[in-house]
Amino acid sequence: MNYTNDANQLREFIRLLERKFGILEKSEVSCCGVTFSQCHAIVEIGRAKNISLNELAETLGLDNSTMSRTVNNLVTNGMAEREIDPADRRYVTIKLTESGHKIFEGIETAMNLYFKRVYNNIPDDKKEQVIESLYILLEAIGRNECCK
Amino acid sequence: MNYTNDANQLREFIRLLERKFGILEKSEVSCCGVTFSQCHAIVEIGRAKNISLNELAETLGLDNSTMSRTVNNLVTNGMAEREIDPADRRYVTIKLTESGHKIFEGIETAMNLYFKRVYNNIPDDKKEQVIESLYILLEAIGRNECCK
DNA sequence: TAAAATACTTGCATTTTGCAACTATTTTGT
DNA sequence: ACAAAATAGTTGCAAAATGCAAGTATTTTA
Repeated sequence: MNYTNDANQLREFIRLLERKFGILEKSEVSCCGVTFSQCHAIVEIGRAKNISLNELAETLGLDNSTMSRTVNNLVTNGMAEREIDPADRRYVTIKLTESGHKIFEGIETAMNLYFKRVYNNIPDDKKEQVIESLYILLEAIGRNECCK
Repeated sequence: MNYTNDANQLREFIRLLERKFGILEKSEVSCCGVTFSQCHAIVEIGRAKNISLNELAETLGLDNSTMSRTVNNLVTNGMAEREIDPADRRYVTIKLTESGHKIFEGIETAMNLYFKRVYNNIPDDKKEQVIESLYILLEAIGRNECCK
């Protein structure tokens, strides 16, 4: 087995995956009336129920300043609200408003439907293998990061 | 087997993958002295040897105008050159300069090394399965797109 | 209790992006 | 053959996304 070539194959497939999901994301955003970065933020806030700016920025891999502005847009557009954490007044707790939550649910529904479809397109006898493989891949990536 | 939950698992893993590669891309860009979009363009031009603006934009999923500007930046910085196709003067043939090619090779080397490492982190008896699974996944995604 | 650390925000500059309108060239339909 | 349609690319514009540096406010630490 030629390791280098298989590693290239890995790169190539991941490249294609990235491209597919780039396209998916674009269509996703356009259908929900929110911008790209707003969409990401809404999903993460919605998942966490409430989250600090710091954590949110960390999760999305963005600078705090960028994150702060995106949250600001959400707040301005009535999709999220900020609240100072009484336990530690440096922290801001961010959560979705009702309106924001509806958008969140819309995105979730669409995404879940999409992935359900993709999943069902995988042959039955390969479904488990694909899921397992993604997990293995994530592990392999993680192991790479920790010791570079 | 609960299909919906496994589909969610699929979504979750892909979400994590996307995040990992977002980070990878950021570090990649910062080390090569080119911007994000320039990096993408360089890689695609380098792979194709020469390519039309149209094709390049199509490949990267960008508007022609955006692509034109990015190419413009590359040309201005001496990394690429434009040439009108004599066979059909509407087309512009884009190729890397020597300087651009060096950057391309730098990116390729780094990326190949990265993926080789990741690949080698996959247990031997799972390597083949992971590659196959990615292919299956891509197929499943493709089958989804054609009929929505 | 002063200094350091932390969470967040704002000023600024840059990058990335797409739409619409434009030019230049080639293809098509009559 | 030639006017109309299609195609490839560019540019004006406006908006979104981003990070760094410098700021405020609060809490922790020494």
